[in-house]
Amino acid sequence: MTIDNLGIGGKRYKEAKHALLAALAAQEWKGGEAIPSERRLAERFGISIGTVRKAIDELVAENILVRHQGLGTFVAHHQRDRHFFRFFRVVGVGGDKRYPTVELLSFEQAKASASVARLLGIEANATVYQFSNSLALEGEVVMIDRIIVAEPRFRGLTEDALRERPSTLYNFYQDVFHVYVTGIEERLRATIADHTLAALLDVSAGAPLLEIQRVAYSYQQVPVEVRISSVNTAKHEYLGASTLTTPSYDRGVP
Amino acid sequence: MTIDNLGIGGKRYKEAKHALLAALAAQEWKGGEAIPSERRLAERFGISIGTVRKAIDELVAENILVRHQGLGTFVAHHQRDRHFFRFFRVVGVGGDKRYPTVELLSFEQAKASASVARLLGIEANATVYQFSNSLALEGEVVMIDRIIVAEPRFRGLTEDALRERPSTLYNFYQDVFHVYVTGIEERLRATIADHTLAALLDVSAGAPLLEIQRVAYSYQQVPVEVRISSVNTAKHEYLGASTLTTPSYDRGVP
DNA sequence: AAGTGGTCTAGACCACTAC
DNA sequence: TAGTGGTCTAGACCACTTA
Repeated sequence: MTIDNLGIGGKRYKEAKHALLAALAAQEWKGGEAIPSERRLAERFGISIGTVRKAIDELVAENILVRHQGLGTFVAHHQRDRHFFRFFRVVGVGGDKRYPTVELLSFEQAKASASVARLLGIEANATVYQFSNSLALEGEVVMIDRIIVAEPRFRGLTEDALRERPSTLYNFYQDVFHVYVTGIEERLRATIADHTLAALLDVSAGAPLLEIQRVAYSYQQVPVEVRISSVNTAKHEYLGASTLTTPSYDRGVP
Repeated sequence: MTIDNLGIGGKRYKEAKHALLAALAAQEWKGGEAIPSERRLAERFGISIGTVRKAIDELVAENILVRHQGLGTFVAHHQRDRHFFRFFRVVGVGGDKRYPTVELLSFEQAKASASVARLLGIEANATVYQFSNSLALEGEVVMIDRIIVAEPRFRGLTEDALRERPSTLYNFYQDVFHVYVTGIEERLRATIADHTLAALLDVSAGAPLLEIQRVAYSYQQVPVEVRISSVNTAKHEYLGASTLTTPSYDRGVP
C-alpha cells in the first residue's frame, strides 16, 4: 500500500494523515494500542520517515495519537481521567479543579427532534437514547446534564450499564461502543431556572443558570452526542478554553 | 550570534524559538514587519534551516508569526479585523458572526483593586485606566464591557484617543502602545442584571446575563488587560473555543 | 529572474524503554 | 542489546510573489 494518488492537494503527509485517520475509523488499531513504528509506516506508505513524522505530528497535536519515546506511537484514549478536564470545564471560583460525583437521573428511548437530528446528522424522528445526569462538586449539585445519542451508534445501551460504568462517560463510550470523542463545540447562554432545575440544583426558581449546548465529535468530525448542561454558577465558573497557546512545557512546567 | 548555550533542555529549536520571542518582545521587528528569511536565521543562529523551521512552526501555531509563501515570515498583528473573532466570541443564535458597533460610555483614571492588581501583575492601588464600552449587533446593544489596563503600559491613554481609534481595540493597543495581545483566558458565570446594566442593555432588572471575566496576555504571558463583559444572551450566544482541533483546511475549506 | 516559504528525502546521532 | 521516537542536518525540488 503506497500513497501515489497525489491528485488533489498532492501533499504526501496529508495523504498519510488521512490514511491513518481512515485506519483509525476502521478500527485497524483500537484505543490504547500501538500503531506501527515510523519506519514501518514509511515503508508501508512508500514515503520517508520525516514525512511520516509530519503526518503523525498533526494527529498528535489533535490529541488523536500519543507518542512515547522508546515505546511507540499509540491511539489516544480516555484513560484514568487524564484528559477529563479537556471536556469538563466547570471549576470553583478559586479555580480549583475537582472531579464531579455523577448520578443518573433518568434514561429513556425517544425520537430525535428536528434540531437534535440536525446536530447529530441523523433523520428527524430517528431513535435516540436520552438520559440525564446530576453532577456534584464537594457534595453540592452544581450541574444537570441532559444527553442525547443516536441509537444505531450506541445500540444496546441500558440504564444499568450507564449506572454501573466504572469510569467517565467518554471512557465508557470508548470501551463499550468504540466511540472515541476527539473534540467538542459549545455554545453558552444565561437562562433562568425553571421549577424542575431549581429543585435539582437547590436554587430558587428564577435563579440565573449557565446553559451549555454541546456537540461532541469523533474522528473526522462525526457528531456522536448532543448535551445540554445547566450550571449553577453561584460558586463555580466555566473556564473558557483559553486562547493562550504557548504550551506549558515552554514555561518550565513538566 | 550563534546558539550554543545548550545548557538546559539542549534543544536548538527551543533556543531559537526563545531567541525569536525575546527579539519580538524587544521590538527588533514590529507588528506586520517581516523577520529575516529562514536561510538568514539559520546562519545567524548557526543551525540548519530545518531546525529554524521547527522553531517558526511553533510560533506560527501560536499565532505569533505568520508565513506567506514567496513573501516571507511576518510578525502577526491585528489588522483589518482578520483575527477579530478569535477574541470576540458572541454570535447570533443562528451562528452568524457580525462585527459589533462600539460606543465608549465612560473613561477614568483609578486605583487598582486588590483582585485586579493580582490579575494584572501590578501593585494594589497602582494607577490604572478604566473605561467602559457598549457593543451593539444589528442595532441592538447586547454587551457591556468594563475594561482595566495598567497606566505605565498605556501611558497617555485618553478618552479622545479611544473614541477616535480607527479600528478594533486590540489593533489600537498594538499600533499606539505596541502591545500585541496574543491570547486570552476567560471565566463565565450567569448573573442577574442590576439597574444600570438593565438600562444599558434594554432588559428588565433581574434578567439573566452572561458575565465574562477576561484577562488578555501579550508575549511571554504578560497580562495586559482585565475585562468584565455582561452579555444579553436572549438572541446571542457565546461560542466556546472548540476543542475541535482538526484544522479547517483538512476538511476542504480554504 | 531572484528570493521566499513549502515539501520531501535519506540519512545521522541521541534519549528512552524493554528484555 | 534491539527497537522506538526525538532532534538535527544538508541538501533537492516545487510553488509562489515581486520586480
